[in-house]
Amino acid sequence: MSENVTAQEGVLRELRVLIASGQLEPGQQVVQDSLAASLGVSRVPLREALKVLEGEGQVTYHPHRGYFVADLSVEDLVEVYRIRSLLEDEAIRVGVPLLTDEDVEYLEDILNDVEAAAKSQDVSAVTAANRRFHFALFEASNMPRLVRLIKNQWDATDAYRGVYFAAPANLAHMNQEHRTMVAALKARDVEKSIALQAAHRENSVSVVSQVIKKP
Amino acid sequence: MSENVTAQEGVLRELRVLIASGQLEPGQQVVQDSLAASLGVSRVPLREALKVLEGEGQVTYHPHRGYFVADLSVEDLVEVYRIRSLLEDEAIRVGVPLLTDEDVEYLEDILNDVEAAAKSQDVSAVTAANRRFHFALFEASNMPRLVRLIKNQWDATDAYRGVYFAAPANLAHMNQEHRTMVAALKARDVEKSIALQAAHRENSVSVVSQVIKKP
DNA sequence: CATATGAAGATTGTATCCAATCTTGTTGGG
DNA sequence: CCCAACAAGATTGGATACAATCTTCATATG
Repeated sequence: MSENVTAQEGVLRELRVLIASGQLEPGQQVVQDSLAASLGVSRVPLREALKVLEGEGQVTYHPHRGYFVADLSVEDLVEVYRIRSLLEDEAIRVGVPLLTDEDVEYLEDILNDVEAAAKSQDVSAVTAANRRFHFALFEASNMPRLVRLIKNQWDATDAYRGVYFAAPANLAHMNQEHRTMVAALKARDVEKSIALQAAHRENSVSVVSQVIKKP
Repeated sequence: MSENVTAQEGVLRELRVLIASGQLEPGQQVVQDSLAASLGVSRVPLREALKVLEGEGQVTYHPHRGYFVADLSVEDLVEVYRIRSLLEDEAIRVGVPLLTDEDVEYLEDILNDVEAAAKSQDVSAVTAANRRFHFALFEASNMPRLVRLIKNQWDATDAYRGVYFAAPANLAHMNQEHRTMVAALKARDVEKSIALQAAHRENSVSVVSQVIKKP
């Protein structure tokens, strides 16, 4: 098991979950005293973790007023996805030609995980495995800084993604897209891979934007 | 004058200067006790500022061992500039068609500052004004998240830029490029603007990579 | 009634203190 | 001579305490 070397490391992980799961709602203030208490640490490591999240755009900070869970406007959302497309296209463009046969096998293994999780209706497992799949692909680029930036963009919309994978129709569609993408990867077809990744993003955009417009 | 609302805000600014100016050298450990003392604050705000810089890649962090000023390899450098080109191209592509005549005038005003600073051999003023020029252009895109990412990439290489503007020949060349770029902006010529920005980056790459290879 | 004033409470910002961990140098044995 | 074990010092990690600032709400004032 991945043990935490420091408290702030664990706090950071827990905060991500709280935000992504909506237990900390967008727009809500992060009250340090109570949150630190509920996490069983003091405010010092909590504040350092919040600084990290601020840098990723997951929370905003106002001096002397505190941290607030990021509340994206539709314009923000559009911008995040535009940036994602720039970065992901590049990762794929660089990465696909570098894929070894073992890499492709590994990607297929992950897809099996995704589909197993889908079959057992485990939404959070689907989300996690789906993420592993796409990032395994991005990492083929051997550009760690680029991958980190992509990760930040994904995280920025995590709080909104919510219910996409709950609908079985969406799941089936996604599985089919993934299989098509692996075929493109096997053929080392860069342009088709980019196009399929773009389609995947489009799904995500439409879901998240609906969530944002609701309240 | 821009007063600091919090100590950590000022600490962050000072740290950036220390790193960009090389007073904190790449690879060197940041000893919190002595640095905090020399900045006249306690370790708490210093550590929060360091977390921000870690997120920007300006320093690295190893649990229980501390923070170290980032020491870029040539591969890192190439990656940073590749990311820069992705992001800057997009900012220009979006921004140039949105430029108003007033925006262009403003850009020309900044160029006058650059040239005035160049004439009086004030290297740090040239650096600052040059940065203002390019970011005024990027900001025309109305994509604040994109601009922030570009800013991070610039900062990542600040510690290495060092002496570029010290050579009068480089200065003259840069001024000419800037004027050519303004002409392209006036014509709202997106592709030419992108090409000229790319040329500007190339200069920067070659300078910085020499600095990295030296020691 | 609207608005200004101010005090009490809540919350954040920072300094200080101690514990936990790492680094360095020494010593001992092989 | 080399390397392992260990102790002393240095450095970071985190808890607590208090100061600074903001928010809220009651009260007064025009």
